[in-house]
Amino acid sequence: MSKVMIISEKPTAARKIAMALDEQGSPKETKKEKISYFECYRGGDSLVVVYALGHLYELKQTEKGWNYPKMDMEWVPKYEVDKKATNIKRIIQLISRLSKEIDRFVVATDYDIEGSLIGYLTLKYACKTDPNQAQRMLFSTLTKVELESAFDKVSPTLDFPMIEAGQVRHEIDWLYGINLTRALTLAIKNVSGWFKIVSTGRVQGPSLAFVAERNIDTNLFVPIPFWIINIIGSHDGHEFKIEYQKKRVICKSTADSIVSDLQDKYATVKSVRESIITQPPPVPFNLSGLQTEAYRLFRYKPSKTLAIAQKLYLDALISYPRTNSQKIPKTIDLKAILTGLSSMRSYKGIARQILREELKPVQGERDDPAHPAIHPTGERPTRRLTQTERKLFDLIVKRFFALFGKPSKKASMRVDLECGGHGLFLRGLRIIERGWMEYYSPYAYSKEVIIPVISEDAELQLIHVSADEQYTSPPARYNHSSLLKKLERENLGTKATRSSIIDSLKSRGYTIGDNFELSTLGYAVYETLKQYAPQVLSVDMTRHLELEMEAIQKGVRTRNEVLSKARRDLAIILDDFKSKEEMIGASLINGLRRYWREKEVIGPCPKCEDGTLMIIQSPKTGKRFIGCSNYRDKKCDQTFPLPQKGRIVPLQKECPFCGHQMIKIVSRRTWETCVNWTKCLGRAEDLKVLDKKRRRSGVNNGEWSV
DNA sequence: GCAAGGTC
Repeated sequence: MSKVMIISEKPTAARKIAMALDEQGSPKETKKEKISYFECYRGGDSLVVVYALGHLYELKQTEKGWNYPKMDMEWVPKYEVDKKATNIKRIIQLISRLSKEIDRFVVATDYDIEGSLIGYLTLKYACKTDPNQAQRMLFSTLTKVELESAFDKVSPTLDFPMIEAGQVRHEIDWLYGINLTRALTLAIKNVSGWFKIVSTGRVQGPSLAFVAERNIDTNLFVPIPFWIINIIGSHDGHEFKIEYQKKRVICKSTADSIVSDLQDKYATVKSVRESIITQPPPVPFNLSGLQTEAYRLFRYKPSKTLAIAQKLYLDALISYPRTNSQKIPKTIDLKAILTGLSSMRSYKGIARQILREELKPVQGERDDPAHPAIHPTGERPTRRLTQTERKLFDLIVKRFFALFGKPSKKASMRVDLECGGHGLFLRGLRIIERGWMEYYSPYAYSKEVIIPVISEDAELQLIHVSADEQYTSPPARYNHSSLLKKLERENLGTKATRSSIIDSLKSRGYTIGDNFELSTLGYAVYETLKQYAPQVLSVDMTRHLELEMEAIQKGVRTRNEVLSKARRDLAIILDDFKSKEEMIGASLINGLRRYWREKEVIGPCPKCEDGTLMIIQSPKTGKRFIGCSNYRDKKCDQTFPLPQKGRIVPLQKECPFCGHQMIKIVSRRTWETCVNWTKCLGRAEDLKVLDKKRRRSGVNNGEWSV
């Protein structure tokens, strides 16, 4: 009997592998302090299934010093770099201890570049065994059949070209990211003494460039006027909107003559066409589907949706959320889930209705080797869910219900009219059968547009006709969701990293607000990189890296060749950068200064009217408050107090009680107030209640001072 | 103090 260690990438996979391979289908799980491993028996061998938690090791510079260039790095346990990664420390210690009595090592991480690298590094550094002696399980789904065959027909060696490609990906990203970030950061520090991290990288760079270029397009945009013809028609005592054949008329005189041609005339119905549109139910949620829908309905960022879903998963309310699948496999006990849901008051009705029929959920296209689509488990919440958790849970349940619905049916009607040589039309939409929309309520949307019953050759009176002047609008700025889609299209980053990389643009201060308006700092960073390191702003860097990785996997190029070339190219950039540090530093500092200034602006001063309210730090006490920009010239003494903790965001609205500027304070709790809260009658009442509560609970995170 | 990539 030999002892075999199987290394998987994550806990859920390890459990499935152990279940599939154990002859009895009941592996023994040994658990201690939230981490575990599995033991099973197969063909006379004893198997130990352990798991990593994604990457256990990461790159770290070999030399000392926070400067650049730094061209040499090594793999170190993640907890050495990130002190909070204590679970990773325990995992490495566990694998290390268990590997001492092992005769044969089998890597069973995800069969992709990162997975192969995770397996390799774990063997080399945690098991301290020779990766050349290890074997590889190859599988694309975690089904019992496939896992058994992957183990019984195990590949005799690791896929070294794949591992090499993975290493190169890490190394190149590290080299460019770390060195260029330090070059930018130190240009500011060496010129001004200020320390502000100014980061960039293979994905951050192009992301900034997308936002910057869109911003420049927006600023250069010249609005062009056009006219829209508004027509109200009347038929049988009903009034309704009629559309002109052309959406936009580009010339005022034409628009005016159309109006005079139509005003108070009668239009003749030329044709009435009706068609039936059937819409099948929506497909099951995978993670990105859930994220898109939660953004559409609740404006939750993808990272927030994932965090909430993760919690619901840990509470056993929903299935594993990090899935790509849009399929509900047959193995899932739909009846049990629906029965479980029917015990909850708000889901009782629909769940019972669905249970009365044959359970055939709609399936989507996309699949995932390890997990089904996101669905409720039918369990009841054992604690009180927060409002956001409730909303997401409800969305997941309702979408699950919708899968069992019938297609919806809508009647679309188009009526074409003619009047004085002009074509006009009206369109209506009527829901005939709600179908699945009944189950997905209130999340399904469909606007009904009711138009009167009109027969051909009928005449409609045009009782109101006017031409409205409008202007073409600039290209829309990115928001979180459109920028995410852009990165997806360009194949930049991965589904796990894109969202947080987008967030970093904001947290670094490159963009302002939810609509990714470029800050002066973002502009300065973009311009600097464009001049001195244009590679890192371009998607070509990723395209090039992809090609190099492919070449390594085909065996036509070596990791060393790729790496030395990258080092040589980078050295030239960094050399140039350093020689122009003063100039680069000066322009970044200029952008940073202006960014800080614009961040401090609250709004116009209500007292002197030509000053600006700013957030000011008292040099004596170090406390912050709002003051007028004319204070320095002793022209205005307007001040308002501020809480000392939390981020201050000026809002685009005025206090309904006193008319002062409203602000939002974002700390552990987000709340809104007007700057005049001490004197504002409406606000003062709210805040007294808040203050009492706070004192009672003994928390003092909202210290106020003037 | 920094990247991008896994995963909790």
